[in-house]
Amino acid sequence: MFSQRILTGDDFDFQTVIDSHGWVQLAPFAYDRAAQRLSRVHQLLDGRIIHLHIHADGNTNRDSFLRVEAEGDVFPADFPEITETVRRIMALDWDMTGFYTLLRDLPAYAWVEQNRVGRLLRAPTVWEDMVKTLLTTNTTWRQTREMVSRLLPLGDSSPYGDAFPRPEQIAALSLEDLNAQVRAGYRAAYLHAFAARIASGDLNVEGWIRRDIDSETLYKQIRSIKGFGDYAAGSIMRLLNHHDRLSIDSVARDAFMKVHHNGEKPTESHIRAHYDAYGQWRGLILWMDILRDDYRDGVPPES
DNA sequence: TTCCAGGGGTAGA
DNA sequence: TCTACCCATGGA
Repeated sequence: MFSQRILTGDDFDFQTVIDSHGWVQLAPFAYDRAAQRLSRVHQLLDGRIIHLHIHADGNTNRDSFLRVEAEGDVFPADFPEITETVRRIMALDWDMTGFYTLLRDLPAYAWVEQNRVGRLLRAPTVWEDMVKTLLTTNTTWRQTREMVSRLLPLGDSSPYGDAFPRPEQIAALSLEDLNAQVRAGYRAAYLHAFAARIASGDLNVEGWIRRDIDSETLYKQIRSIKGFGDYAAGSIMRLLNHHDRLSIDSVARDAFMKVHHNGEKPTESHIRAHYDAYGQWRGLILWMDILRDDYRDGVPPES
């Protein structure tokens, strides 16, 4: 059994990352809330499938740690890859300083830094984050979970479960077979075309993890992919640690209505105008308005 | 039956 | 840039 400790910064909190959005509910993630343990059927770059487990591992003074365990054929040579994967899943490399500094002038958001909220749970690959985001569009969260679950048998299987399918595995299917399996409706064509572009080498989304891409260029590239409109592109930007775009969906509209608009339905231009003042952090501030109720009275979220 | 969900593409103005 | 209309799917 692989077991390793990873040092986190003092502004990191395991549970708030878990509860940062719905990804924890999507396969191949699984979360044991009682044990506070995040698990994942994970495929290494060379194709081996392991079972990853991540949980908080206590604090010493200011430092806190994650404990990472892995079942399967894991060797010391795999440690760097696994560590890098965990750092990406937990957004450990995000620098939250600028965000928290901005919020210190906004008392209504004091709860954010107090609870060390802001980092977002991510899949190990941009590909997986984008597929899941595509499957949130114009559908219910329940159906998103079901579509993602039906996607998994298209990936490689293992004793621990199925790994998330790779682009070439999706692209190799006919559109008919893909949709018969996933029942993604009209989204299946977008998914298939997206997978095919990656598999052919036409598109390299994993390169977007690099921080040196300017937001404007990145946004245009995401928006150029069919199926990814303003909402989806804004969500992907957020997961890539670019927060100068808003992702406005029914959840965001509902939160804005309650928090800033006296319970009245806002127009999109109202929403955009409100968050303009927050510049490069506007997208994450909007997300905080969605999470706000979870941290009322300092009680951690239930689901 | 109609509406709508963590919307988006397209044609036509 | 803005608007109507269409798009599978499944629950309410």
